[in-house]
Amino acid sequence: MRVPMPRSAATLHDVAREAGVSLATASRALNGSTRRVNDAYRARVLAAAEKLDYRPNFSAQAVARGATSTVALLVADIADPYFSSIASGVVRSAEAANLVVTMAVTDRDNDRELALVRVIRGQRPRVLILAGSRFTGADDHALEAELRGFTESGGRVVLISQHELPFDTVALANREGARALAERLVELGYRRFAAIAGAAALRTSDDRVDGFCDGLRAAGLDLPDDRVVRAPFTRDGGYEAGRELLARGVDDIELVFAVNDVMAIGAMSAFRDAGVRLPEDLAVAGYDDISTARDVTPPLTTVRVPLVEVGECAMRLALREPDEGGDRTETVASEVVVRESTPPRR
Amino acid sequence: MRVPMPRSAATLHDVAREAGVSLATASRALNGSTRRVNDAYRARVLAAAEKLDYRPNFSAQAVARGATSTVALLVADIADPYFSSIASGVVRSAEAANLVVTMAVTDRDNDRELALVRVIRGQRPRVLILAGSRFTGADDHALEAELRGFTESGGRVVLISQHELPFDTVALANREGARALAERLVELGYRRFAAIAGAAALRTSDDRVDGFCDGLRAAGLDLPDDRVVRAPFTRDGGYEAGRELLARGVDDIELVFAVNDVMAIGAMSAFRDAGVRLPEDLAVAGYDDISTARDVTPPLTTVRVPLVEVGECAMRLALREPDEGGDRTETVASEVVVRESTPPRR
DNA sequence: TTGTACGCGTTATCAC
DNA sequence: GTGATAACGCGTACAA
Repeated sequence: MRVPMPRSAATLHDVAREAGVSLATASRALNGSTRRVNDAYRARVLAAAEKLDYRPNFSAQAVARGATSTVALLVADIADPYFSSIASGVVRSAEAANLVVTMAVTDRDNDRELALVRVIRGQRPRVLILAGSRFTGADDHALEAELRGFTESGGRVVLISQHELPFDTVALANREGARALAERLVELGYRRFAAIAGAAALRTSDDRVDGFCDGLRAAGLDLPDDRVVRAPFTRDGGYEAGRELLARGVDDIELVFAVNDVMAIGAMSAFRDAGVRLPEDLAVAGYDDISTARDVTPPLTTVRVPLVEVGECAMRLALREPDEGGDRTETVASEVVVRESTPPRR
Repeated sequence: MRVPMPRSAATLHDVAREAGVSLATASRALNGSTRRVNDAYRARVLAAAEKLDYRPNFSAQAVARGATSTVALLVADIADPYFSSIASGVVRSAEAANLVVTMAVTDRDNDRELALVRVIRGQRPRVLILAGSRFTGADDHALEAELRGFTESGGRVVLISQHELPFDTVALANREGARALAERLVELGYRRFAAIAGAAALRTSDDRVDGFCDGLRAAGLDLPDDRVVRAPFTRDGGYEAGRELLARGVDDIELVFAVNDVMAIGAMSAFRDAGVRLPEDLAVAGYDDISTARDVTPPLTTVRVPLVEVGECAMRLALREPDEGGDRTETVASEVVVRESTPPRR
């Protein structure tokens, strides 16, 4: 008994020969769109494919068809629950549409992001999804040109949470959400606030801080500049900002608003490490409602952003026929979730 | 001034024509390995490519070269910090090696996993990484055959945390880690334990429970069967198991060991919701040391698994020349991390 | 319905 | 060094 030694994968050619039909017939039987092939032949081709363990070569199909079936996803940090939740939604939707998703990580570096987009264009993905907000006023021109080149050659671009670029985008209503949160906290009796924000000019961060201020202003309150601490948009950034806040003195602060949950949770750890009792000594609120928000102690008040749905929404936008009239922006609803980290005051 | 309307991307052909050289020369100048091309021509080609906004078509390159430069990553759930951390390491290493990583999600479904591997083979990835443990004794034959077919046609397979299949694997030393944890907890004065595990026959879960029992046995203690609650391998599974444990009564239990951190954290929430004080009334320990383990209250005692490194290690294994003598398994070190969730007893 | 032949964008093997 | 030209694996007019 001879053991077959298929040092390289079977091709459509092999299948056709094995089945005794032409290449074209084999192609139609296996991957053809309109099923116009004799059942007898069809069966023989399928049997041959099975026997030879044939798998269509996606690259070759892409070349022949002139189009791939991949969607490229660009995130700042896949280990961050914010992005991994979005990725989860993207992957789920993509797989449902028989699309493969490729992933790249910017590490929150604009130059790196641009370089990645340049390279990714070589993949010729059907759609390119950029998650994670960028800096306002940065040299977006280069990125925009690159993305424009991509769409002009038939690709679809979807931005998540960065409506400053002229492409389809899934917007997060950051300003409105933060405003609603502030109003709710005022209702609960809070009057004196501090905030933990990301780097200045980081769009998402700015929007959330601004929205929060809007809400306070509506109640005749405000958030002094020296009550806003800036730090990296990460858990460790939040921890660091928490310590900074403590150093500045928090005696007259009732509540700290962090512009995202990972920072809020980092800050909570800093507070706890310093012996601050939560929420008795200090209340904390975040933004995003990542899944661990309810597992910290006290459970974190936040603004719920349906992150998985955001990813799904991005795919939906990408798969829909492009409108004639320019770019569309789909805004996902957010909702204030009050938990024990912000108990009613007095 | 006429506005160019490049309805489709520029090809190497276009570049060659624009530069006034042959296709071959253009190819060599742009993507050739051995640089044996006149500098003058080279410059003209590069200029033409720049002008035409040319990007090499990866699919076409793959067909011509007979090999892609992608690595396929299969995870159970990308939103789970365990997997997203591993993914982070994989992506980082892959990008350093100029490889694109594609991602697929099994949702912890063996059939789905098999189906995905079948499809993924069509991508002809250079390497296929399977993360997430499977069930022992399951019909691994089909999967093994599929993976075997992949390696036989030149692909590399790396398994993470599932050494039951004959391929290169990154092992986690689960048994040893859990044993060390148990020993440490006994040192701290704990004597009566319960455990929260995943489904029976789930390899990682079993190994960790077994290892934990080993550690207890070494001290003359044991973990009765009725003290082991099984639930889905997720945060909600942990919450559910926590409630189940409470329903069974925890009066004579001092410490609950959950086989992973997400379950431990879910259980902690269940305990807290039921008014159980942690760690005064009950101590808890987990496994993995995901980043939120230090942010819950009390901070969670656990076994540190360098997840990002695990991903990097998988890539390293995949990129290294295959040994003659069969499969290699690289075991990553783990380390017990004692935090406040398990204070010294008495 | 089936087969032939060409094209997809790129690399690689030759001669020159 | 450079340029035709044949691959690579597949889809698809077109003709049969």
